[in-house]
Amino acid sequence: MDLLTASGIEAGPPPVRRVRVLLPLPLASAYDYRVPDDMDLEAGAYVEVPLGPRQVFGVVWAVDGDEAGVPANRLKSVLRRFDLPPMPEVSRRFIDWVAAYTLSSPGSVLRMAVSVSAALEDPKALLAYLPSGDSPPPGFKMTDARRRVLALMEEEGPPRTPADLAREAACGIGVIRGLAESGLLTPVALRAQPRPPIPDAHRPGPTLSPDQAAAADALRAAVDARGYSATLVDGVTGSGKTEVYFEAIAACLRQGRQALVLLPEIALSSQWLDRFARRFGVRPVEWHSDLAGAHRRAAWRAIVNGEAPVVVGARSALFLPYPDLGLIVVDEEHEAAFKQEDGVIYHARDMAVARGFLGGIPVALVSATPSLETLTNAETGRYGRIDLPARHGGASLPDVTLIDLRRPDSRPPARHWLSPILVDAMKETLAAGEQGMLFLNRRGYAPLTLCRSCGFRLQCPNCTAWLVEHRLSRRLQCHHCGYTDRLPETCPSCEAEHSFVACGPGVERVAEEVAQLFPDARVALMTSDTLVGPQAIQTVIEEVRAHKVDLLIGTQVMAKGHHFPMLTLVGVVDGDLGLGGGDLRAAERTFQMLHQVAGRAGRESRPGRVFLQTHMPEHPVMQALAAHDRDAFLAAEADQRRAMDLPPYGRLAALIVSGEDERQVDKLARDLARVAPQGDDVLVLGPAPAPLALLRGRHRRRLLLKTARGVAVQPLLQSWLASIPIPGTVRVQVDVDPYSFM
DNA sequence: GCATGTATGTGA
DNA sequence: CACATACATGCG
Repeated sequence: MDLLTASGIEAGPPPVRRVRVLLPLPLASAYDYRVPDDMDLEAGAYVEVPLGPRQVFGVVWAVDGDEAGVPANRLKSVLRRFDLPPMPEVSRRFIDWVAAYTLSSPGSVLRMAVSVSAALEDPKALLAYLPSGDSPPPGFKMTDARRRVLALMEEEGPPRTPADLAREAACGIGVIRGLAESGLLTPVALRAQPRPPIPDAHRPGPTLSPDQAAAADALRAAVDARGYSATLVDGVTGSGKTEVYFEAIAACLRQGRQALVLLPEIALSSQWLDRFARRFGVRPVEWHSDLAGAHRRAAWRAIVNGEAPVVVGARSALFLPYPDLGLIVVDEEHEAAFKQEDGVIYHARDMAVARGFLGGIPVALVSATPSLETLTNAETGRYGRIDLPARHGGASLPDVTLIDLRRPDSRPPARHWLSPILVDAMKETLAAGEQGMLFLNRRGYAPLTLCRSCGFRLQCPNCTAWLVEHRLSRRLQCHHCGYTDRLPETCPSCEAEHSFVACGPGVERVAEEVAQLFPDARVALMTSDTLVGPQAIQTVIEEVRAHKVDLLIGTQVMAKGHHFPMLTLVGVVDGDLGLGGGDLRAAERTFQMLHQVAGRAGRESRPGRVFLQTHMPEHPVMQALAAHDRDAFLAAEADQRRAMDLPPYGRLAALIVSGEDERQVDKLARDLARVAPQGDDVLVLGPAPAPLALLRGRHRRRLLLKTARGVAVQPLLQSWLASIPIPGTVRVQVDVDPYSFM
């Protein structure tokens, strides 16, 4: 019996069912849609909806729409629902949380979680063939190529795609088509993408040192606790941190849950993937921005369908809708690459901790040189801490020598960049049949080119930056916007001919000097210009390992955890490079980078030597590196930050005002400063020109909000921005917890 | 984010 | 006046 009728209530027309749908657009909130009668939707369902003249995808954010909002008669209907498991509730809460924290729209965050809309569609079945076993039809001509294909198909095996068959039989795709038309091959529909292979959590791992085993036990315990925890895994280079967190991944896999590993630059870590494969038998699913097209689609679907037990990725992998995430590892947690600087501005390490908290799962932050933030959290007990003290394999720490570039006897000759002390060390290393490495974090030939006769400096038309001469490619390049140009024959200002002089060194110039000093040495240059794609990096690495290279010269790309047994000398050409500029973390970052570079020297049984050229040998960074005293450096750095109420002892947020019209940008920035929030614990600095006052043709100003640690900056920022109209031609970006300072 | 309408400018 | 281009708006 109908309950409504029975209770005397008139059964009117059935109410319109409405849902809130979040769209991947920068809108303030979700939109309401009507649910068709024949459709069932739960929160998290992926749907397609009409939006103006377009059709866009969205995710059902709530099943009870806003009745007081758009009237029912103006609602549009959900068009269809995609055949996918709904986005889990944790993922949805995480998206809302990140949006609120970063002051961006939830739709923009959703875009990061579903960055391949094509992956929502069912994948097209792939055509594959099996042998039909039929006899050839009359008129069939047997050829060598056809025979090869048929012979190949004699072997038992799964159906194979035309492309695979053609490749294996070394024939054209037309041969396959011909055979299919003759009825000798039977077409079958194949699942378009094979499932990723399953890592084997039960494979025995490597033998761990007592320290490693203790650390692995502690991390495993965190996984088995099945609750939120954040743990710093602090271990010097070569202490075997990776093996330790692999054990935590194994524990997570044994629970049947997914594990996520965030790496700073996934594209550069094929060594990491190999290591993973050695431990678990297969490679994990990768997720990063270089992944495109079908690969990206397949990876997303595998993750969402719970078919990717382990995902390794760059920062953006954090936002993917994992159905049952059980562990997050942030490797090299101190790396600046985790900070996303445009669009939704966030720090992946911090967001990872938030994701762990919302999901009730453990997060491991791994580093040899932890960030001050993480270290402070470990010291105050907010995070757990696991120390891995020993350098695995028995190699001792390298001997670090500071070369004072101010002293006449250690200064390089004019127009040279290598101190005689370093050159002597290089001679010794080469004579001993060992390898050396020179590090300079500056691409190109020279950072600045100027006209000898009038002093004109070659500058980027779109940015406040010098154009960098690249001799290898015979071009000038802007390292900020990608502008390139030929080196002009005559000075654009005074028209003098061949008047340009290079000022200062880049790696190319150091390579030139090395070629003069050591004409017989085999030299390899390693920069992002010379190495296009991960394969190229791998090739150089192999060559160095095979000792086909005596001297390696390069930038940051070279500093990452590759280890070379015969490398015993590291020369840092300009140790002061990172210290300039108004960066809050300049000292910390320089220390981290140089520490990592120094760690390349002498890893096996050979002792390593590091020579660090600097103009400030008394600087705490240099002293800490020479004395191998990281903790003293961090303590001093912490004292300074505390004294100035800077993070992690105070909070920062930045506003970046940008636009093409400099006067308009300047005016808005000054207007914002005028209506800045006030209070005892609140201070607004600026506006000041942003570090690159002109970037990609846009003028930029920065305002900095500095508050005490306990202050919630988001509401402050929100009311601040709402208090003043912002013209459409000017953009105001909010950077909560900015990395660079002014 | 993007398609759309409206305001504004450019040239015959 | 026709047409191109800049900016503001709303999308449920």
